[in-house]
Amino acid sequence: MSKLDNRALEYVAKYFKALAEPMRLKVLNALQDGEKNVSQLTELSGGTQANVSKHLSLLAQYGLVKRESRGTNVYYSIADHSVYELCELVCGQIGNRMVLEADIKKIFSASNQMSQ
Amino acid sequence: MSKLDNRALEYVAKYFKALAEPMRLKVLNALQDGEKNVSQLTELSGGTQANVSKHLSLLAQYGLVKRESRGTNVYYSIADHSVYELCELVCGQIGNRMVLEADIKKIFSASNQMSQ
DNA sequence: TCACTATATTACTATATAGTTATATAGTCA
DNA sequence: TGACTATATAACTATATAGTAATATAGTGA
Repeated sequence: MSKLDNRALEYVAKYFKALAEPMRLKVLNALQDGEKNVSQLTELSGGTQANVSKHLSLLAQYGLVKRESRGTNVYYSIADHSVYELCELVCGQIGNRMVLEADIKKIFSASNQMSQ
Repeated sequence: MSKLDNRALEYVAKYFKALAEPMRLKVLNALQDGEKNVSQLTELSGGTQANVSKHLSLLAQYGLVKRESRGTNVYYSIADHSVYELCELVCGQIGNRMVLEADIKKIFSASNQMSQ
């Protein structure tokens, strides 16, 4: 990490930003067991078609998912499975904190503060 | 990841969001070799004192750094070193792409599109 | 061709936040 | 105490983007 110049740093930040939306995580989560089309992802995520499509577009643009149209459907799949390693790491940290702090409400109130 | 409910998903997203700013990555990077006070971090990051302080506050609130005041100084240090694993993973992916796509400009133009 | 379905895009609103400037707070030392 | 230094905070502006509603685009099959 210490060898990263400003440009690379911005790139890394943007990569994290792509993962910084619950809806996109939901979509990536839904893609864990294989490709899905937009309708399926819309239903699985509980979002609207337009919104899911926009998130997919962003994920594809950023190289996190692959896009393949077949007939009238468009199938998306994970481009780089190491994205799940990232999530595992983060989930591990969150899990640790839940145990260590022994006060889950405190964690979530802190996270709420952050979002406001 | 598949076991995460919406609340946890939001929490994970916010964790990634904390890492989604170049200036915060710079600060975390500067903390890799040990604690630093705000003045040092301000100089190392090239930001303003107020801005760095704000980012530190956010990182501390989110549990990524620890805060300890000593005299008139406040020293910050990394709370959870696994944050660097995350960065390594992301940097690895970026490195891979640079090699695979063999067109770095393309990568950065894509990343610029994303930011607008 | 037309009707139908799936997906993408546009225009918009509302919200979050990065950065700045000025100021407040708090510790130290004379 | 007052002067000085370090850090935090408040108020503000500018920008980015999530979500929505409406519409456009494109493939399919009659």
